[in-house]
Amino acid sequence: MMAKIHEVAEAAGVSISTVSYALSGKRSISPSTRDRVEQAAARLGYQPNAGARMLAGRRTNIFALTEPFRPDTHAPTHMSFVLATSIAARRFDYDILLLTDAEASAGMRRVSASGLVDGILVLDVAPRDDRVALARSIEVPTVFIGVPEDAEGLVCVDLDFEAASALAIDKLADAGHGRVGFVGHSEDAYERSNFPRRVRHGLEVAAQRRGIALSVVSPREGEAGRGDLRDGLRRLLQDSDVTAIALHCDDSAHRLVLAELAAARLSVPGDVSLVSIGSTFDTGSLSTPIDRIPLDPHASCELAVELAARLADGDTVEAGVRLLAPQYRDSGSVSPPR
Amino acid sequence: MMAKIHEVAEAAGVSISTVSYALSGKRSISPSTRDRVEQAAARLGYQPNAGARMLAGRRTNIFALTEPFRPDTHAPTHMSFVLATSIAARRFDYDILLLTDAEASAGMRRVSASGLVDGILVLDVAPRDDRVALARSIEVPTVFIGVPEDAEGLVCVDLDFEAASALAIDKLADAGHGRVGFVGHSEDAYERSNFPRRVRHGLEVAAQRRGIALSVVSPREGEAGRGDLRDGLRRLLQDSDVTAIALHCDDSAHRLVLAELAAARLSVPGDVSLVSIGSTFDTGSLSTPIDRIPLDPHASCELAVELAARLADGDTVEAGVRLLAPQYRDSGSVSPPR
DNA sequence: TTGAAAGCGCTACCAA
DNA sequence: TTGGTAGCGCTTTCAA
Repeated sequence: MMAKIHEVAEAAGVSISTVSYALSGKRSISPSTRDRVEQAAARLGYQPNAGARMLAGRRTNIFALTEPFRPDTHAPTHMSFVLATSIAARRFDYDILLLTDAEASAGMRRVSASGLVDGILVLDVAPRDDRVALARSIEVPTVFIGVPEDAEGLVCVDLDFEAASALAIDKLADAGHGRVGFVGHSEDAYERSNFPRRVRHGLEVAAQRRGIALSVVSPREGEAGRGDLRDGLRRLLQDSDVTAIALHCDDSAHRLVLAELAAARLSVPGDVSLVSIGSTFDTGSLSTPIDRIPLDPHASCELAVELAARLADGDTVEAGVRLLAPQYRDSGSVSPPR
Repeated sequence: MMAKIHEVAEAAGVSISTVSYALSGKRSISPSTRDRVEQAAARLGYQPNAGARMLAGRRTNIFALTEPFRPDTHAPTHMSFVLATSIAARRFDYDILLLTDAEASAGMRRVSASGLVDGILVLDVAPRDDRVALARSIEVPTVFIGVPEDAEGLVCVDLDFEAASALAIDKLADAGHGRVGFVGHSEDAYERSNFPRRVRHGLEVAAQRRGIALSVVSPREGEAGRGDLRDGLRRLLQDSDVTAIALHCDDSAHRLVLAELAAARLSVPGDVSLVSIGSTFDTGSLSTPIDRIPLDPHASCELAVELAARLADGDTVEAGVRLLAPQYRDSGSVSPPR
């Protein structure tokens, strides 16, 4: 361990530049030489020194991942994104440096100026995000996973939430539903975050287009929200007389909806059809499986990392928002209204 | 931006070694010189190049944080630990490199051999953890946040779960309770993880010492567990006739217990006293506040980072398990049995 | 209190 | 297809 390129060269009976090229593949090497080098490297447990590599190669093979800590962050969703990013990064031979909390912004400038990273990935994007201005001011390529209000000149990747909503409405409308409920986020969340708005807006537009009456439930956050949700659900089913419900909420709210429907002796999809929009957990393995148009961290993060890698390579990548096409996953929770 | 030490030296009218020393403080510099250097550095936005620094200084100012991804990981708890580690690391001027999933183990060897990090922090430690053997085989100092079965020669930090359990039992025994229930993890979790066992064992030992009858509920994982929990709770209250319950479970199980007690028209602490052990969320702000002996990520991570920093500095740190003393937080959920 | 200069271990250019 | 070697930008030893 901690062998140096010099020792590998000696062991293989070649020069150090040959070792470097043989291992990086940046120029053609005769098979026999490459073999000897690879064997020697493996035998010595050779791993190029990271610092030397950064200095000489002008690339660090590290991406920063900035994730501000917000009290309302949904931990499981967040973790899925971090994990997906990290796995995607490794596939491109990058490591992930974590920039959390206060460092989410300040750290961007720091790691950019010190040349610690080849690119920055921005998670948990807020409508008005400090990191937008920062991204414009630094030299390190930056990719947003999420879309801020002002995305001018930025490279962004996200699910096409509006299309996802339209897909949900179309599915329900095609099945014959005319009155649809929507269990969404809190009013606060609509102020604060970005994508809930896009879901709701997409739903409204599509409902109008399909001539569907949409009734919205926005439960408060925290404990109180559970009561709001129960009340809202009754209102949907009794007053608004909906025959289908679209959901954009966390797993516990999904469970609560299922529990309330069961308590009211309503079957899915017999009495009520259900579609979940933008969920990051598997609604297909709930006690009652629910159709979904998932928010797939894997897809977004894979694309974001690929773009960052291309930018780090010096390739030109067109600025702009890349919206990923939504996919419908059927679990049999939608049928015609009775 | 991206100014080099050479330019700072020129701007300040000194040599580059003086700039290096003035900024690092590693040798005494006349105040006037230091001022000029600092001003020049600030004006140019100078940030030492990370790669050059690693190469010349033989230290990277990076710690790796290994976190295997397990399907049963409790995301909010996990996030708290990652965040706490990251904040603590910055206080010691270290960045965090993330090693997730498959890389949690393989990455340790990689970053160690390449000299990418000065130390490794191990999260989410399993009783038989691959990373134990790895830690012994590599040269980079490693600190475990959690305690594996065989901790021989390792540096570990964790809450003293057994003492936490004893504290809970003592509190309840002192209040006069003789029959105590315990809502814990699934049997699977007791096989798989480490600290649940220590909580349960501590509880059993302390209960015996204080002459308390302990009745344990181990709900299954997932959906089914919620039914188990409800059944177990009824059993505790009716058959075992307990007057107090200790909890070691996630927030949703806490909520479920409170809901069931409310449904049974049992008041806290009037009819039933409650203590939560090893929780990482604030049980004091539940609908009914619950006394707790928390698992404080901040405390563990701060100590772990400090130890790692000392090891990275070449200081000798005695191997062994550091158990942090538990703290009792009163929210008024314990009173004498009626 | 300050400066000069020798590396740190690679990558990549220039030669052969 | 291969080798020699000039840096990359800093830290730190040795001298002054």
